[in-house]
Amino acid sequence: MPKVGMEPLRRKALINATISAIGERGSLDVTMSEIAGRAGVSSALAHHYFGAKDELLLATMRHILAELTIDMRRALQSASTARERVSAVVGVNFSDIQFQPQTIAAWLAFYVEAQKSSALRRLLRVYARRLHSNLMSGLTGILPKAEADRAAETTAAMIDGLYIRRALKDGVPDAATAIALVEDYLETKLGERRKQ
Amino acid sequence: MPKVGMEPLRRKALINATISAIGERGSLDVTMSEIAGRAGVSSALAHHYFGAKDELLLATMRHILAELTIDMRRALQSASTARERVSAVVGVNFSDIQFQPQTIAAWLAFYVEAQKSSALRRLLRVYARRLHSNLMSGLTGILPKAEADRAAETTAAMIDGLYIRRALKDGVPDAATAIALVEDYLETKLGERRKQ
DNA sequence: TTTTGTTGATTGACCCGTCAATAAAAAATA
DNA sequence: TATTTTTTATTGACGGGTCAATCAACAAAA
Repeated sequence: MPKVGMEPLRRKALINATISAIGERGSLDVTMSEIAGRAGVSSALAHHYFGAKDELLLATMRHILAELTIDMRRALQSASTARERVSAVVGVNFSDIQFQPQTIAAWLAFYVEAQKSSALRRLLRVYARRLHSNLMSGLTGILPKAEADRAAETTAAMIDGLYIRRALKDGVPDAATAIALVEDYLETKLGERRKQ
Repeated sequence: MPKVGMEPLRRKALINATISAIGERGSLDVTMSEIAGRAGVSSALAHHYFGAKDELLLATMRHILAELTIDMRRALQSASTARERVSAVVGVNFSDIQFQPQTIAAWLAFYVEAQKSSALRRLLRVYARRLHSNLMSGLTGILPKAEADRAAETTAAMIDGLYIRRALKDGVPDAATAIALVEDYLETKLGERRKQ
């Protein structure tokens, strides 16, 4: 019973289905049929709206990044000091919405796929740059430029590392522990500076 | 022209071919035919020696881990102080042999696959535990147990994070920079303690 | 009657794993 | 030593299965 205006609904449903399918399987090896099935439509419809599978995956990644960007903006706005900005950025990456097995598995899978797909690689590069600059927006107020750069790089690496470890759920830190580890680093790094 | 005693040679060639194929493609989506082709044999022979594809992949991962274990042991033996032990462990992970695009791509791909394969997950867990205990063998001499544990966890996360960032070769730290970042963390963390 | 939504069926490609067949070396036998 | 037999090495050629993508066809709204 075709009703008009289904396109945006179907697109969203398909993207969500893609995330959950990837999250459950733990890789991008999910069939169009399975994704479509989860979204309650036929695989033909998925092709109708997204063309090829690559584009659906790309749209999904874009969606995840967009969500993260929104959360990030919100978190940064409610931070007043430089130090708070840093914590805000870290916090967002381990927030309930972002630090879920599903989302993380998808992240990891996309990271791997990025080695094949240049389009995906571009997307992740944008994210990486944005993360870096968001971290810098706080760190530059506390450390000299060069050191802030290094601290941002280190923090970003820690976040990625904690993500990957979470994906393997191997004695894995939960969100709170993960935050504590990063904050611990930041405290020793920034505290040290503050005393000088 | 069958010569006897080919089995070990073929096995090794196939494993090396697997690493390079995965490394180039950037994922485990490599066909048995391609692997076999790189090793200069037919796909049937690969099946003959390894059975199913899973087992070849598993054997490959086991091989990578074995190499790393050997390097690790060697590095630890030539370290005398606790502090040196920590640096030795870090250094091995970013040594020329380990920190190569090929090997890293394979690592990453296996990490992802581990979410599907419990056998692979077990292997990675062994590695993770060993890394942790190797780090602890140095850190316990410097920090109290609880803090050493946290520092080991953080260091391990940083290593993983730097690996994943390297895989995307995105303004990526080279080995020297990667080591510098980890050492920087360790210095602030341990230096702080030493002054007290 | 044109646009929008939707699907079942099909095609074409790809790939894992098997198997029968071949051939050289090694071992056993005469 | 000469021969047969067994073991080891190796492959081409499928079979069967999966899956992305297409298409023709149908249904409801505009």
